Amino acid sequence: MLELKALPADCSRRREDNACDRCGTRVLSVCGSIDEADLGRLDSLAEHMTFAAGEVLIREEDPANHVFNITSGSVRVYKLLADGRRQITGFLFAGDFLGLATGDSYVFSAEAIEPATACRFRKSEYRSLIRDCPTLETALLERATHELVAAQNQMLLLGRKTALERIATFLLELPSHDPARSRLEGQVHLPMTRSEIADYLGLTIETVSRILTRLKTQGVIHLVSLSELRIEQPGVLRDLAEGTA
Amino acid sequence: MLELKALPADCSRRREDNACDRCGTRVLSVCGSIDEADLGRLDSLAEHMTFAAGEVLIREEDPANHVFNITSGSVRVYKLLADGRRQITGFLFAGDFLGLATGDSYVFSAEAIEPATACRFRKSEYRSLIRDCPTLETALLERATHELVAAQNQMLLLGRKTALERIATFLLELPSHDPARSRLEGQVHLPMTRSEIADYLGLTIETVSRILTRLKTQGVIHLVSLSELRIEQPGVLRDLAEGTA
DNA sequence: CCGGTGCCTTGATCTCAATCAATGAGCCGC
DNA sequence: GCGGCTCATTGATTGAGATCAAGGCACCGG
Repeated sequence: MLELKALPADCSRRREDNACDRCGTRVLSVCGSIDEADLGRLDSLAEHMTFAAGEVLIREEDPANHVFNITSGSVRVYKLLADGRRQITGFLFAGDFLGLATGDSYVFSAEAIEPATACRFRKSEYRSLIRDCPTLETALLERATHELVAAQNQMLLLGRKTALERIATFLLELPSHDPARSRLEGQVHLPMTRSEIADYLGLTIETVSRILTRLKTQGVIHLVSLSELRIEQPGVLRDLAEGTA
Repeated sequence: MLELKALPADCSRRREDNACDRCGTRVLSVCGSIDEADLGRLDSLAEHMTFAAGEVLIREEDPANHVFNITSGSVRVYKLLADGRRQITGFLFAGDFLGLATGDSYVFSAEAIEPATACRFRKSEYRSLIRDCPTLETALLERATHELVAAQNQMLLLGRKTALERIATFLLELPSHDPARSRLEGQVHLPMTRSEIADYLGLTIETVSRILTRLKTQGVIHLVSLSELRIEQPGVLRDLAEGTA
């Protein structure tokens, strides 16, 4: 808050002279909906943070005091059962918003899966920003709607698709969520481990591994490295994803 | 829009003299966030509809021209795979909002599972109402957030819980979504068939039936009728739901 | 009263993915 | 260069829930 109050004294600097103005991910995120005039305020509220792989952004049951905008890297969002079973509910990349919660506490956890950066905002302050900036609320509702659609697709996947269909669906959808990654013609980057893929798709490590090998053997995909693969036959993969094959 | 402009001429009638004002479900729904002064406008935009069991509110891939507020009865929301496999993504009851979509078309279907009523709004008109009524947008965002949390819980259920845990979770959560149903101490009303429960929980009819029988045999629940059951041992059911048992 | 239909229950068997168990491959610090 | 990690792959076996199959029960129209 102190930095915030110090700002007006600093108004000699040019309007563009704040991080939000220069932020390359702004166009990808809800921040893109904010009036240029309000960017200074946004910037003054933002706390720029960097996270090493494995570091925690949000811990389930902690008081929900912040919201985040991911600016680089990737993040896993997940829930746990008492005995340690994990369901990853989503992967987040540059431009994604994180932190919507219903009650006073978070009901999920979030951790970096590779080095990541994010802007953190105090929820109370962000809320007042929303109040003054209706386009931001509209953008948030749009995001939430998008996520809801994605969640419904994931429920269909988890409830009704076979292991093969799940992997195929995953491989096809991943690139579209990761805008930062240069999408070289069918090349897919997997920043997450097999274990994370498994926990996202409701499978085990072994099944994920087996099915990737099967797809490789059949020439549908090519494993460039553990974390990099090329889709050789997108059509076949699409058919597999929908169970049409 | 014409009806809208016609309203002022009609101001001789008392303010309360519209269906929205008298609507008992308003307090449950997003309509509760609308200023009393705007209720007349809301009412003029609303198309009151009734649906018989099985009737369609929304068909996947149809142009997304409307949004709905459920005012009574219950509704299933679902997605299908090409070969007919169905995943029910949610059950809706009085007060629930329906119709948020990302693109120009719906990406899910919705049907009444018992006689139901709903208010339907043209999306374009509803959007302009939102523009003039920021509290409505806030309420929608809150709803969407709630649904997102519910969706994450359902992903955990579908991806990682056993059949027994799924059923236990379902039985505990159902009453809280169905506010219209008088919640007689642990009594749960099941407006949906076994097949719908199965498609919601990612199971088969047979498994649902078997597990309900098992819970009945163990004295955890009592089946008053096919669509009415009493939870005899809520504590046991809670443990089962979390896998703590 | 009776046959038909739809939904539910129960039993027998099967199967897909989980589990258990090695082994292999890459990476790091020393 | 070499143990000692972590993570991925591959194989053998098991098991939870799906599938297949056979009634049971309630409701409805004639």
